[in-house]
Amino acid sequence: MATTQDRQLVEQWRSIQNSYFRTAAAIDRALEAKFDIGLNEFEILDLVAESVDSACRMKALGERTPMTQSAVSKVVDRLEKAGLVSRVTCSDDRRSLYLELTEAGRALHSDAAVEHRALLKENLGE
Amino acid sequence: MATTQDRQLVEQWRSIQNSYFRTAAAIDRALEAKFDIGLNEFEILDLVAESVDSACRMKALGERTPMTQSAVSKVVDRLEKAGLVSRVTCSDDRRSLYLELTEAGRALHSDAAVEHRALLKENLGE
DNA sequence: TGTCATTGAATGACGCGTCATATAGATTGA
DNA sequence: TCAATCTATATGACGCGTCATTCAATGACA
Repeated sequence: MATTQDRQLVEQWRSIQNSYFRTAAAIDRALEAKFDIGLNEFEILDLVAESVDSACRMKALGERTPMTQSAVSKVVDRLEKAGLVSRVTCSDDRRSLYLELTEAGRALHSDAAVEHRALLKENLGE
Repeated sequence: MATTQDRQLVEQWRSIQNSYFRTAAAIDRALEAKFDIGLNEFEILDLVAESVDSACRMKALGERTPMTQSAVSKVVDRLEKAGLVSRVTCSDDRRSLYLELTEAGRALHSDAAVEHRALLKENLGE
């Protein structure tokens, strides 16, 4: 039985989907075109950039993002290959790694962030 | 320069992401476990189920979903392979196809829809 | 200290979505 | 009516995320 509430839920859900997909696609294309990195790469860069302490972070990153641990690992692979980030082993727990932005990483991030915020504004803040 | 508005935008965006991912993952797992279809399969099934007219629909479907045309095509492949849907060529335009639920498709949809709505309610309607 | 369980991260196989194309049918206009 | 163009769908190569597993380091407890 399709209740009115059901229909409202489905509507709400589709609206979230559209909002999410449209925005994500827009940002992804723009970042890809201008900076040659995808949305997930940027999001990790953004998280690293906003971390102040140099605590062991790979793990922490996974908690701040809906990405899987293995997804994070692969995104970081790409970022590292692109020379934007480097993995540094933790001295107090040698299983752990923390991430540092390279010069290039910091530079790219600050440019890309402008683009990112602008597109968020455009897509979310109507 | 990270303005307050920027931070708010990023917060809003992360909140949308979480809402979307958490909900999508929950529904996907549940449908996969109980009905052996993924979320996108269900969404197409749902769209087909809610179409009343028998207009040529493959095309129309693509307009109601953030999925790509080719994604829709492949989702329909799987649905068809699973015997839940069948492609029927349009008599008035033989490039077009419309979709029909099979008996199995209709049955599965009505069960799965209950689950789907329940999970939406649980995840969206707090 | 030695064993056993646990934890942080990496890896390979796999599925799915995307992009660029292909194909077949429709439409337009001379 | 015949090209040229456009439109609806399908397909193959490819990239990325996920799952399950692996590996190394740590912790717990006897």
